[in-house]
Amino acid sequence: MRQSKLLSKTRKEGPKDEVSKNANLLIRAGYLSKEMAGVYSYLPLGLRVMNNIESIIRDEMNKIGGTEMKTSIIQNKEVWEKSNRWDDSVVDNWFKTKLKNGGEVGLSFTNEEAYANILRQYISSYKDLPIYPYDFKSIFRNEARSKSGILRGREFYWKALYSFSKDENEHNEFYEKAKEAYKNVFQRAGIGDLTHLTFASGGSFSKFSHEFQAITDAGEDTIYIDEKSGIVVNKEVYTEEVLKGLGLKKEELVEKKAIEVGNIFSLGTRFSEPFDLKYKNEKGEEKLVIMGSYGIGLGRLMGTVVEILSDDKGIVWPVSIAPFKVHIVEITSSNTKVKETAEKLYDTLVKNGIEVLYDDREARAGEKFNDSDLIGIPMRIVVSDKGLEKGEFEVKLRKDGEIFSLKEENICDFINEYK
RNA sequence: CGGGGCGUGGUGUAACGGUAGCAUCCAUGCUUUGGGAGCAUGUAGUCCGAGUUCAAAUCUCGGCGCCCCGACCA
Repeated sequence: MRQSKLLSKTRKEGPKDEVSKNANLLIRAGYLSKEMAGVYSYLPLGLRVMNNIESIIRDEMNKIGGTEMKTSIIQNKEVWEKSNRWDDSVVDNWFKTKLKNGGEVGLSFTNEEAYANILRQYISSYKDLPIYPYDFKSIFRNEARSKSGILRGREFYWKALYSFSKDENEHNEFYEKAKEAYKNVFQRAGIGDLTHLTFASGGSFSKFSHEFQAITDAGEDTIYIDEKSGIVVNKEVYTEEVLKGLGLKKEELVEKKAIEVGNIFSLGTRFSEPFDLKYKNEKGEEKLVIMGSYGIGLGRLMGTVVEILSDDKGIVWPVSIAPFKVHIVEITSSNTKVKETAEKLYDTLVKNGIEVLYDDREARAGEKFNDSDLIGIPMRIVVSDKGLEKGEFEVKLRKDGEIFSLKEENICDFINEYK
């Protein structure tokens, strides 16, 4: 991609209406455009990061047997009345609207009802189970107060998977697999070392749910870590009884702020009951399906990575989700050879399947370097008079500033080996 | 939803009730060209609506919007 055609522009100063680091940097670097409080549009750079995150999650969900589909955003009132979650006194952050003919509809704020309702048509025998449908979709929540940039928006993009199992054992087996898949997602997204499986409140059908909490001061949640055992509990279940049950001692716990980047929980028959979601077992007996729910907010994950991995110059993307792997920065020169060389390098990288952003703009070196640092692409290759004289390309890593001088014939291998 | 702060060119900021200024961005020209260059010229602004006043960016009231703390987060 040529930077001149990217539809993106950096700013010297952050927007005054954003305090959070994630939104501030993402807007300044040209990833996002703010629509209103809690509502953001994703510019080409931002979309590329989201797509990369989506690919990682899709891969991990497919590995544990997930089957991707897409549920509608517009939701039927009658369906939600079955589970008693339509009324505003029960769920106060609905976005609701009216049809021309007078009917009332809501915009999805979660997916349990949609899935339970659909699956009822497709589950009738034990042979139909277990099944693990999921989707990526936009979710709408009419938050009284959106905050922290893209960490808590009124519209956000998430992945939600629901498990439909024959019994508790089958459910628990999958639940454990989902934990591993989630760990893989956060590891691959670059925040694995700081993200902890955390005990959290489980609602009415299980003692606990599990959250994946990424440690950062920008977090809204408070968690307590037992460094010996690796057990982590959310403040919401930080009680004498729970600590005792988990074998934890209060004085050994460390308090941290963290962002909830994922949440998995057992639903039992909370939804299969009202939707009459049953199957016949081998003996012909009718049984209720056991459900589980597994969510990840993609925008929140993106924002969390920015909060954790940025430095004073800008964003530092991990290779796995960076919008591009390589940033070619051509230092504008009167020597036409520089442009020719940069163009040729760009073609070579594109032909080799390397995701590359080429700064082909006419601008001064300082401006281009600063933009490059701000945007945060993992590898930068500078093409300039200076480099031409040496017959080598200068490759600089965004992460630690390490510099390599490489001959043209070695450059693709070097890039491909960098993870 | 309770509390606090704030709305001025695209962006960031000034202006005692009395000529809306600076920087940046953008456009044009010349000079520059490895860490946000210099000079010149130009375009562009007081959130909306009432009120007070000879006069309102400034004071009053209402509305809308934004940020932060708290509550909430299925």
